[in-house]
Amino acid sequence: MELHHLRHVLAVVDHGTFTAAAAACHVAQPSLSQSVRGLERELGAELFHRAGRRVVLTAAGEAFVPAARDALWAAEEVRTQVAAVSDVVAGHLDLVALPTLAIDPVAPLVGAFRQAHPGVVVRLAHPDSTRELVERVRSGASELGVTELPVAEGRLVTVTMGRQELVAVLPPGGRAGRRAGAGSLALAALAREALVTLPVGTSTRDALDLAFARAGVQPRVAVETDQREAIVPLVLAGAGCAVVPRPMAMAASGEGVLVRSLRPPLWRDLGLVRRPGVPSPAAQAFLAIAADRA
Amino acid sequence: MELHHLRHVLAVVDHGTFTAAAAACHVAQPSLSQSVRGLERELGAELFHRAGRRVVLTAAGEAFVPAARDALWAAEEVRTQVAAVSDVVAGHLDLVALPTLAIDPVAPLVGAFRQAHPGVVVRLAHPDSTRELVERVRSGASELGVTELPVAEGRLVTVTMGRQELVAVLPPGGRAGRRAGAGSLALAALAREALVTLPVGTSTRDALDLAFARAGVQPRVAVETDQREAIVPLVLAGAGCAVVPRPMAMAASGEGVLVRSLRPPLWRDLGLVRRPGVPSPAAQAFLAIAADRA
DNA sequence: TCTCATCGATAGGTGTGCCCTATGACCGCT
DNA sequence: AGCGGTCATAGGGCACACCTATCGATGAGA
Repeated sequence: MELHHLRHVLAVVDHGTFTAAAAACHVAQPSLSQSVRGLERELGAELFHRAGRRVVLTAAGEAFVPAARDALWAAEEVRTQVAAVSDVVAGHLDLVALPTLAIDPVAPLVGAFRQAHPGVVVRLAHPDSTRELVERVRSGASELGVTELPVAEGRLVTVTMGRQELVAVLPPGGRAGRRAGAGSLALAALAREALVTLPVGTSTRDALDLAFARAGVQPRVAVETDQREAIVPLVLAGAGCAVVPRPMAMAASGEGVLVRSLRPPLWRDLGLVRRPGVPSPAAQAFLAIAADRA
Repeated sequence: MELHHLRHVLAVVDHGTFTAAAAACHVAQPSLSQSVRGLERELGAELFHRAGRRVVLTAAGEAFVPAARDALWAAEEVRTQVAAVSDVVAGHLDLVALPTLAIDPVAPLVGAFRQAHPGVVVRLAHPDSTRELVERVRSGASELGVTELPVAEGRLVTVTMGRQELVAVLPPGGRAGRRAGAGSLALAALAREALVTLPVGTSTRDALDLAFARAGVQPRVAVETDQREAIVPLVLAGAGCAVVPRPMAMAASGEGVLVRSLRPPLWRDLGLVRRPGVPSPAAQAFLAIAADRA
C-alpha cells in the first residue's frame, strides 16, 4: 500500500468515475483501474461495486475512505512540519558556545534571533573545552559554534565575528587598583597579584597563560575554579584579581569591582564555526544576524 | 512522497545507521541512501547530518519523525478499518426487501444476523416495487434483495428461501367470515367481498390479481392504498377484506381480524437476489443465516 | 602514527513494474 | 437499434528502483 493508491481511490470517490479520476490524477484510465484493483487485492476486499456505468462504494470502501483521508492528511502534515522548519517558523537551532562567550556576543545574538523567529527554539550547549565544541559541531550535534579563533579543525567553515578584549577585574581598595589608577594595568603588575582563574584547558585561561609567557612573567594563581559564576564574587571578597571578557567585566562593575585594561591589551578573535555545506534555514538566519552585528 | 520513503527514514532513525536500516527494510544500503536522498530533495530539506560514521537528525528531521510515524500509523489504520469490515465486526450490510416481507422473513433474519455480528449496521431499504428492488441490487446500492421469485433479471443470482402463503383477513362478524366458518375461503367468495388492497404494481397485488384471473372471477376493489399500515385497521373498521402474507395476518389476528386460507391456496416463492461474484463477508454471513433457516 | 574495519556515497548495469495506447465488452440513453 | 461512454484487458515500452562493485572517509586499535 502506497500513498498513490489512496489518492487514486479517493479520486474515484470524489469524481464518481474511474475516467474522471484518472484525468484528475494525470494518469491514463487503465493505469488507475490497475492501481485500484491491485490495492483491492492487497487489502483482500473490493472497495467498489462495478455496476456498469457507475461505481458504488462497498461497505469496505465506506470504511476505507475516511481512514485514507486521514492518512493522506497525515502525510501532508509531514510536509507542513518540515516546511515550517525550513521557513524558520518552527523547529530548533542547536548552538554551542564557549561559556565565557555566553554573555557576549551570544546572548544578544540569540535575543535578536528569537525576536525574528519566535517559533524556533534555540538550544545552547555549553562545552567544557574548545575541543568538545569543535567535536559537537563536526558531528552535527550542534549546527553552529561560537568560539575563539582560530580553531584547530580545517574541515569546518569559520566566520569571523570581530574581537573581544580581556580585561582585569580588581577588588575595590586593593593594591593593584591603587597602582593602576584609572588607566591600564601592566601584565607584570598583574602577575604580582593573586589570581582567580579558570582551570588550564579553558580558552580564557590558555589565552591568559600565553600572554603572561610572552611578557616573560609567571602568574600567581590563588584560586582555580571551573565555576564561572564564582569568579566575580571571589574578586569582590578579596580572594584575588581575575581576567575576564570586557562585557562580563562591565556587568560586574555595577557590583563594585574595578575594571582595568591590560598593558599590552589582551584581545582574542571570536567567530562562528559550522560544517561545510548549506546550513539549515535557521542557521542561515542566525548567521545573517551575526553578520549584521559585526 | 510515498509511504516507503517514510518507512526508510524511520528505519534509519530507529537503527542508527543506513546500513542497519537497509537490512531491516530488506533493501541494499545504496538503495536506501538514494531513497532518503530523493525524499530530502523533494522536501527541500536535509533530514540527517551525515557526520562520517554516524548520522544525526537535523532540526527538519526532528520535525519529520513524529509526523511520519503518525502518517504510517494512519495508513495502517486504513488496513485495520477494511479488515474490520472483512471480518464482519464493523461496517454495514445493505439490504432491500419488499415491504410485505419486512415482517417475515426479513425481521427474524436481521435479528439473527445482528446477534451474530453486533458491530455491523444493517441498512434496510424499502423499494416501491420489485423493479426498484432489482435495480438497487443490480446497481450495488443494496447488496442483497429479499423478494418474490422469480425476478425478471437474469443477470442476478437467485437463492430460494421457501414459500409464503397469502391468506385472507376478514372483519369479525362479516358475511365472509360466517360463510367460511373455520375452514378456507374460496377465491370466488372473496371476489364478492369488498377488497382493501395495495395499488397495481406491488407484488402482493399482482399475485392476487393473477389468482383471481385464473379462477375466472373479477375482484371488487373497495379501497386501494399504498399505506400498508392502514390495511389491518381498514379491515377491522369494516371497510372490506384483504389478502396479506400469513405471518402478517397472524400478527393482526390478535387485534381481532379473522384469518382464513384461500381455496385454492395462494402461495408465493420467496428468495434472495444478489449480484454475481463473491459477496462481501457480511453478505456471506447473512446468506448463511438465511440458508440455515430454510 | 599506521593500519584496518566499517560506514555512507557513487557508478554502472539490470530487471521489475508501472504507465501508456489500443481494443474489447458492456451499459444506458436516445 | 445505434451510439456515446465507461471500465476491463492485452501488450509494448520506458522509467525507476534496485543491486553489485567500488571509492572515500572516518574512527578505533595496535
